[in-house]
Amino acid sequence: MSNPSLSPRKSPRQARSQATHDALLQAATQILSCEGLKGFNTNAIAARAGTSVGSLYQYFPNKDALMLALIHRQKMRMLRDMAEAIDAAPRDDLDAAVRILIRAVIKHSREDGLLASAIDHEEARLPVGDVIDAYLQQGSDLCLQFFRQCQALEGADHYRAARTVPVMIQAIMDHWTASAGLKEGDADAGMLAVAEQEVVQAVLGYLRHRPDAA
Amino acid sequence: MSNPSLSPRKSPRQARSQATHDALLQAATQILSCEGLKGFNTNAIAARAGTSVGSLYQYFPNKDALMLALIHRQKMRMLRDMAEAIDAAPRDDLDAAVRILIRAVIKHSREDGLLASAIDHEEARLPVGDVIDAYLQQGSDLCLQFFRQCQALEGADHYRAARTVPVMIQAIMDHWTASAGLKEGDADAGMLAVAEQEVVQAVLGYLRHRPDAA
Amino acid sequence: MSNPSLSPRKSPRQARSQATHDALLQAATQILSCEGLKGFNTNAIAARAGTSVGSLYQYFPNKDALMLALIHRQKMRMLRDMAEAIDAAPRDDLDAAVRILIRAVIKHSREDGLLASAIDHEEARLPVGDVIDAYLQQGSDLCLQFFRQCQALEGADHYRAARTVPVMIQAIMDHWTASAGLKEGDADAGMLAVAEQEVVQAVLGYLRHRPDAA
Amino acid sequence: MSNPSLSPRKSPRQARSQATHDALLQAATQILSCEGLKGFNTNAIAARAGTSVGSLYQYFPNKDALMLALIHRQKMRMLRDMAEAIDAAPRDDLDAAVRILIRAVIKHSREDGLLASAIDHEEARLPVGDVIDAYLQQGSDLCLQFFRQCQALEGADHYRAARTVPVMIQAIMDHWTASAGLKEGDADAGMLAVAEQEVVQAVLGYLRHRPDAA
DNA sequence: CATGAATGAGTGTTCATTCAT
DNA sequence: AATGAATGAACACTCATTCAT
Repeated sequence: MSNPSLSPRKSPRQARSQATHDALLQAATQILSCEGLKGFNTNAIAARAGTSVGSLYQYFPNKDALMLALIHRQKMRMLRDMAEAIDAAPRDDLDAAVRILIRAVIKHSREDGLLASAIDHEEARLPVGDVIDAYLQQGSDLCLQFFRQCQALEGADHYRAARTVPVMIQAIMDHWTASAGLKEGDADAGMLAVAEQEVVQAVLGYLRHRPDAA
Repeated sequence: MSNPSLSPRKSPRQARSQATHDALLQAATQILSCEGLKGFNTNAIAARAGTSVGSLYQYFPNKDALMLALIHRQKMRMLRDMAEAIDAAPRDDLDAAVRILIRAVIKHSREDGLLASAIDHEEARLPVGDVIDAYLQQGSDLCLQFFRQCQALEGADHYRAARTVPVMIQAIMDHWTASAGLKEGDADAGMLAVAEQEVVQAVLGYLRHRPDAA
Repeated sequence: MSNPSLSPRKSPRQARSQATHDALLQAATQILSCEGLKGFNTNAIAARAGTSVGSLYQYFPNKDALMLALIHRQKMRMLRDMAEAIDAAPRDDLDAAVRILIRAVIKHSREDGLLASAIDHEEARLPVGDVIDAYLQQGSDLCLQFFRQCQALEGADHYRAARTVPVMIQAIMDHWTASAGLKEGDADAGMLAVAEQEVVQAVLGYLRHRPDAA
Repeated sequence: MSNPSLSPRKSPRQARSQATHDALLQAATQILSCEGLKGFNTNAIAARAGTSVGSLYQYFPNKDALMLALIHRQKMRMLRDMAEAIDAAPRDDLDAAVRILIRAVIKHSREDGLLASAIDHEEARLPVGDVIDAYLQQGSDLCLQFFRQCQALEGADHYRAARTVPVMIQAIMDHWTASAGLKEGDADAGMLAVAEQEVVQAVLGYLRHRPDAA
């Protein structure tokens, strides 16, 4: 699965190289956000990054590799922010802790739906299921750590919860923030508060729920 | 928003026409499932549907209109299946009722992730936010009806719950069924049972959870 | 040159047939006037004529044949109007006679430039130079008759004049009426008067001019 | 009217670019001459120019822009040749001066009718009436200058004459050279002499004619 | 005869990728 | 290394023509 043609062409050592590399990824992200996959073409990306197509192909062997690098960057940022939030979360207040976690996730959520859905789709299309799984596993591990330090989930299945909870957070946030985006008259802030409240309710409900009698 | 260039070109009255129309939508769905947006081109769709490009353009004014018709069909099927499930659900057993609802959703869930993510992305890209909102509202209305007949949600905010619950169901199902898809050795059946259990726990937990002291 | 594939497919005897035939030619003329050669396609023509493409192909073996029929009709109308004007023209007042001739030409001039230029171009493109020449000859013959009855051109070369004069009339009218069309604020009537005056001056000047000393 | 989608995409600075640009315009002109608007397609043009379609679209944003550039080039050449002829024309011999002017016009006349009529039609179809008017005005200005230096037109309306005369020249030349083209057996030279003679007669007649009594 | 759905070659345009400079 | 002109396969869409009904 680790197709060699999808790995970055060179590891940029010099600052100048690194800058171009970053500019390309940022430009790609911006275009994906504004225009979606339809506007995502190498010429446009290079132009927006202030370089040339030729340079783009110095850093990425092809378009898919660029896409993957972009996905990687997004995932890494997400994991980093999650880890920071978990570090910063209070040990004794699950409600507050969940809220902090949520605020970390929100930065990467479908606040801009074109980017998120594009990444989703490309993840599914490209032959990199195992890489994506690894990100998922890292998120799940972070979540486990979170549960442990909050003493949540006394009797429950940690493994499952560590998968289900991030998914819930992401999905509910996506839904409510997308709604916020549509009705621009509404105070986004108000909608965000609702979103947060719903997520807290869902997560805490899930964690604390004991099935009826089963 | 009701852009005329996106509405179907002619409403097929005769059986033959209807058949071609359906074949095109089905072919489009298949291609999206197998190859994603990258393989989604009008020539391929027509070929797979067993017709010609010309015919495709007799039924749809352009590619986006075809995409929209496809989205419409998926949404409608989903709503129809949800409605049927709600009708069939027992009135006095929330747990069982939720399971029936879930099994309706599962048919349309990310059992095939390329199709679902493609639809997500195109929904976001096309200028049809209001149409999508209408589908969402119908789903939400169905959900409200479900709560009412199960006497769930005594004191909670019906409006919010009717939005959040379908999102939760969909997302959790997507995640666990996608995992099932990846590790094909695993018994899909087992994974589905896990998925179902997780969703039940999440939904019931969300509905029954009373915030700590607030 | 009289390519059989360009001659009309059947001579419509019945009234109904004749009506459809005419409707098609009229629709074709209208489309050529409004949209030029770019909008000139068989489907659009049939639709505007209120019939089906199938019927169009009953009357004309192909698109070029339709175009030729259209050209033929325009030429015939022009010749008929010229002949009528010449009949009606006074025998003893060249100036007045020329004005009457002009008013006949004007009905077919580039008052609508898209039609005229389209016909020009198709005349040149299609392998029907001899047919076009025949029309030209008929126009020229009419012109000769005109000169004879007005006793213009005592000593001049009748043959040449009968060619040159219609061309002059057509071209000058086209130019000034096109100008009128552009500046819509101007009274078209005023511009038409200018056009007429210019043509009279040109024609009479040409007819009466005796080269310096050669 | 200065529709940005019709203006050239980049102004070629380097010699290589300029060469390609010119080759494209020349190829387009040739195709228009040989096959008319029907054969005027971007792939054929690029092929004949010895480049690729992609390159064509680097220089022209679309087909219409290429057409316009071609029109522009033809008009400019015509104006340049007219200006040169006027400079070279004798000041004291109107007959000779007119002949020189004619020989300038002849190079651009309907020596090849498909090109000329195609340009006519596209001028009328494209939304560039004001640009075309500007060319017309420049031609008219040149003509005025011609009249002035030849002391023609003592009492007449300069403005009108400066419009009518070029039109007459062009039209009469077109007619007679087209005739020459058709009957290829005839000595073209002979026909050209006739054409020239007719134009001289028409122009001088027009300029010198004094209406009967008005 | 009339209809209009069906066909598919053809056309305008884009864009990933290469390579001479 | 960086550039951006060049390439041409691929794609969206059109339209002349046919033919089953």
